[in-house]
Amino acid sequence: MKSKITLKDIARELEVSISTVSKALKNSEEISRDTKEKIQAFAKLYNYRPNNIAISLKNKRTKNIGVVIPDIVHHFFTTVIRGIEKYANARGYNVIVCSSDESFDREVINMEMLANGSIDGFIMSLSSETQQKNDYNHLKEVTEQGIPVVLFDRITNEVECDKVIIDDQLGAYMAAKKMIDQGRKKIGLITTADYLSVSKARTQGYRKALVEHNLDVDESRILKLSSMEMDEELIQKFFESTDIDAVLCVNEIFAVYTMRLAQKKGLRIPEDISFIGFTDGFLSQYANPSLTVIAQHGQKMGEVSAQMLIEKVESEAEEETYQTKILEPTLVVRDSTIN
Amino acid sequence: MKSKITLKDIARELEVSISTVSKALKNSEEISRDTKEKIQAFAKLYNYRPNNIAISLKNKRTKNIGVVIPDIVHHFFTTVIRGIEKYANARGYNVIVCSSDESFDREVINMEMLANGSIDGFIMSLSSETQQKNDYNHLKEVTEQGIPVVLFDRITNEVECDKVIIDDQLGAYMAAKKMIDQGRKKIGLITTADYLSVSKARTQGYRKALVEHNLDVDESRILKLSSMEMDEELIQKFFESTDIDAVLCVNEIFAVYTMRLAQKKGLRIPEDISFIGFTDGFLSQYANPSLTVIAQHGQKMGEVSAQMLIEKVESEAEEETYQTKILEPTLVVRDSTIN
DNA sequence: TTTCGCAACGAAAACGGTTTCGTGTTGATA
DNA sequence: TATCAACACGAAACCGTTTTCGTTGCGAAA
Repeated sequence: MKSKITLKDIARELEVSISTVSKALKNSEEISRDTKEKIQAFAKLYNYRPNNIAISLKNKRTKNIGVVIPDIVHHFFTTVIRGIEKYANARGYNVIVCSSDESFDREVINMEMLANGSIDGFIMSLSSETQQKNDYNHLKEVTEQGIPVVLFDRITNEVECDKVIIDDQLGAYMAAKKMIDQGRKKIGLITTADYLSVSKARTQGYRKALVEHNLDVDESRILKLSSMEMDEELIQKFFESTDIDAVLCVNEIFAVYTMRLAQKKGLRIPEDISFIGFTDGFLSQYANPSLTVIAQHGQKMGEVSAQMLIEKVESEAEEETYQTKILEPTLVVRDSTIN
Repeated sequence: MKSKITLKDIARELEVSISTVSKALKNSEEISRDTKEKIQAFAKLYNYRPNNIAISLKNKRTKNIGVVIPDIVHHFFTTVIRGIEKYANARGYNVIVCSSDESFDREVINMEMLANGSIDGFIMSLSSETQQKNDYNHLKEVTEQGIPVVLFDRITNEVECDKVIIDDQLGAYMAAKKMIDQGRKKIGLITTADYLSVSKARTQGYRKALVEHNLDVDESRILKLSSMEMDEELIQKFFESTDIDAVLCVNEIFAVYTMRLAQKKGLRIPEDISFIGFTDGFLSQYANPSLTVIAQHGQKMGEVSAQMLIEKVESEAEEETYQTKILEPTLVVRDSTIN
């Protein structure tokens, strides 16, 4: 077991000082050709690599990005991580991933763990519990310490920082309009509680589309499920108690699940009823019929977030200007709607 | 912007030495009650937290685990990460995630980035390119430096380290046996190239089950797709050219996709043809019909991996004993097979 | 011969902690 | 009164770098 070699080791072995070694390896002008060559050769031979931790301590830069998300087993979030990772790695940054598991406490704990020097900045999406409690002191504390934060997707106006979202309202509007244009008049919505920023925006888009097209919004056609869990019975009931010819769902699981229910009732998709969901994941692609969705472009979102964060991290300026980037959603038409 | 407070700050403010502050905050017996209380109160007031980097440098322990996986947008791997994270966080460790994107080079680069002090150990699953090249020098170098490694799922015998897998052969055997027991005699297999350790083992299990039940293995019923990508045409051809009444797939995407093809051909599932896949993910649960699968217990695998790694990291002993843990797969029966 | 400048290198501080090993002060003991 | 332990604290080394600021030695200029 050959342990890692340090500057000190090289210095001792070559009978020079540590500073000389350090400078030689950086090709400093201060050091003579001979000495540099000797040191560089030795370092190469023994495969010297500077210790990241020591460098971090010295520069007060870790080259680590902390990512805190509600759930890692979730297609949208993993695509965001992929985007973050892609951009960050190319810039020499590593990504530390923590999942809050939709819990406020775990979100706070994770941030505290990372905020004590482990990372240069945060990229995060709020847990549902946090959005429900509406308590953002952990975020404020971090930003007050000068640690940059980028919020994506599930954001809040309560904290000043950079933000990246898609235009959720527009997405829902596009979806609803698509169905209206195809002659649907009784459009249902399956969503989650309103405290989730994205669900709220999507509901607004849905309402807007209906109103603009002179359809009245029948509240009985809106089903609010708590959190992201499936409540089979509720959906079943909703589906039987109301008369609809199209359904917009705020995620793909709701959509795929409800499609199955519809099929069991003997309804043909998309002839009798059409479906549109959010999130362009595996489920939508491989569902039967495949699901028309509003794509949220998770990877792009991750890349943009990482870019904004790294810019802040690397900028010396103490500017207190924050921006919110709004990405355009896209309608991906598949077989759950008429073509 | 209130910057982080350090021991030195406290010492200066309270006119004691840094050592006294350090000891007081650790509740050392050496320090008098009065002084301790004063220091602790002050630290609490200013919300002092020790700097992780400084501690890492001192103890040569980062409390970070490096996870290198082939793909992060993949249900199985994300469940493994969830397991790792759960166990690791409970023990005060953070998880740095890097995806190799199935590329040998990226795997090497990621490991080199992390191996210079950023992490205490690796948990990883080999990229397909690495398994194909059969080159494991980057792993060997790391282990020779005394950095513990745990391999999971996609492993190799070429490197000595702890390993965690499920019994893939048994899983495939169970699946094939299930279909045989239900009277199926013409069982197909859709898999990937053999250089992937898991596919190889699953193919063996499939063969074993057939042979043991006096069915001959018809090679034309085995379809090998390159990598994890879907080749629509190939599946279509395969499906039309061979006569089968059951299909075993090495992942859920292959299975769900092929199910759709079967349905388009007018076959009823599971009456005419039955399906079993690997990986108990969303796709299997929400497919129509829902897919019977061999569950790989990703989360458990992650927890076990993390446990093994952390034990190695925290054990002083230089024992060179490595173990391979083999988890039992489970058959999850759903609607794509007869009950 | 003295002085100056420059090339080439080393000493030391700093990053923020932990820890070992003093050291000065006290009160009790012989 | 001299001795000694116990107590309470501080100095300094150390982890592995980077970087500033000397400090040499030498050749050239005066």
